[in-house]
Amino acid sequence: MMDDEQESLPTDRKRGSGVKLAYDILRNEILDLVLPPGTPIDEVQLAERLAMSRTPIREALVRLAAEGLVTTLTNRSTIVSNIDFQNLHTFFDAITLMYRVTTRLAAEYRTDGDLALIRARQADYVGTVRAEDELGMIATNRDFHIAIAEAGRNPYYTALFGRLLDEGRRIMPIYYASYGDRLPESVVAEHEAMIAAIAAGDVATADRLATAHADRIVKQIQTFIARDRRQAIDL
Amino acid sequence: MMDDEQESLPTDRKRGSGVKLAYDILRNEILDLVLPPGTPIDEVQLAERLAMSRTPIREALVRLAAEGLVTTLTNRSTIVSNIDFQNLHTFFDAITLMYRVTTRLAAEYRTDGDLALIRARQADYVGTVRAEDELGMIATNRDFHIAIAEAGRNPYYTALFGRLLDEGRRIMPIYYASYGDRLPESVVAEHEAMIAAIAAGDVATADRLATAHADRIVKQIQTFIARDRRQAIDL
DNA sequence: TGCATTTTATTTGTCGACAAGAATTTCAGG
DNA sequence: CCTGAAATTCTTGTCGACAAATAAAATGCA
Repeated sequence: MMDDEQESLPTDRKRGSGVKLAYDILRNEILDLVLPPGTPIDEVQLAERLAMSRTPIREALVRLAAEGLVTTLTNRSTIVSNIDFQNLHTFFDAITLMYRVTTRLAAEYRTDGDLALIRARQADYVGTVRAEDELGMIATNRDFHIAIAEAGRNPYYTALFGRLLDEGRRIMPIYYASYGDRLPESVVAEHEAMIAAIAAGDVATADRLATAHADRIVKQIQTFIARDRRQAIDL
Repeated sequence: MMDDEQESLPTDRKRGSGVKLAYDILRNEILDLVLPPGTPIDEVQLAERLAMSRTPIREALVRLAAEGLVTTLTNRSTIVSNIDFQNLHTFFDAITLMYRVTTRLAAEYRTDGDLALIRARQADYVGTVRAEDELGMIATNRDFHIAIAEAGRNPYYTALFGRLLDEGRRIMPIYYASYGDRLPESVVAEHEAMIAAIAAGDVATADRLATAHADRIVKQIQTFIARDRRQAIDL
């Protein structure tokens, strides 16, 4: 079913590229909800779709499982991991903390090169906002905050933050829907303020802005979830 | 070379146990420094040592690579990841933060069952301290703090904390050596104080104790590293 | 003898195949 | 028509083998 897509499958791949290809494709399809949570992943089907053996697909699945994006049921199918809406607050708690510490550290350790990269990422974000490209916004927003995190130079925070932002990609569609498909121009201004604080090396202000930024996003999502739940009950 | 070890290799394994076996063995050997950083890992050698095919070993290596314990050089050997002594402060920064947030959350959300488990882990830790079992101390200390983290009920923090404590297992031998092989009885008292704060639900005290706990460990390691570095220069 | 190049050898990445375990279907009995 | 057991299909976990890429050794040349 629905196998008439043109993947532009390059019949001859370089030696070590198989796993990366499978990993990237699967990862993007999971994060963009092309593969919704709970979807079973058939190895042989994927193998013939990507025109490769089951081995590299298996390796990609192991990596995705290590990141928590898929869940491996032993001797049974591996499925796309579910979003735990019950314990979503733990996600909000963690991502808020990462917003804070990465922005703080960026204000402390950023170089001029870091600043240039952050500003470039912000420009990309503004571009996608202007174009009203929702998926692009999510991606460029992620890149913006990862650029800040890398300026902070703590790979542990950067890695966790990256995974949390990726996990957020599966929730963000809800977030943007909560604006009624109107895109948040205020985020652009908040980003600009964060850049200014980082450039000035003002750790306290950077922390405060990051906290507010995270709080606003979290509250927005939470209100939508509450609204959605009530609708479900009202039925 | 040195292949005359008795591993008690069970000639017949259950179906899905191969990867887990290889993963656990490799992981422990890496964390206990039986395989020092930089050691190349030969897949075929490991395969015949564990009496299995290369496939499950490969899968275990991918998992370890995802955790950062091994580094895969494409088309070349995968080696045990190096400890980056240059940027060790990022490790200290992150683990201090995790000490704090997990202990805070435990004070907030712990149940009576969590408390019982934490106290049991502390008893285990005391036992290894009394026995002067260094490797046991490191393991039971890890379990103690992970029990606290799980009482805090944030899987993101628990996962990162676990990985940081594991990474610490490769640095802790330095830490204990800095006492001149005398074991720190004071840690036991600090643990008891943390348990009391968690039991009382006193978030502020829990935070303060965790911070002090982390700071003391970090400072101890840092002084030893500085001393060691000076020795190297003095030669 | 020292350096560059070819040849050999080692190790990884990928493949197809086979068997074990689980899910599904078939079939018998009530 | 329904229920439960046996058989079948399907999917995964593991294996041995082969080819590409790299490292090591050998050879030729100055």
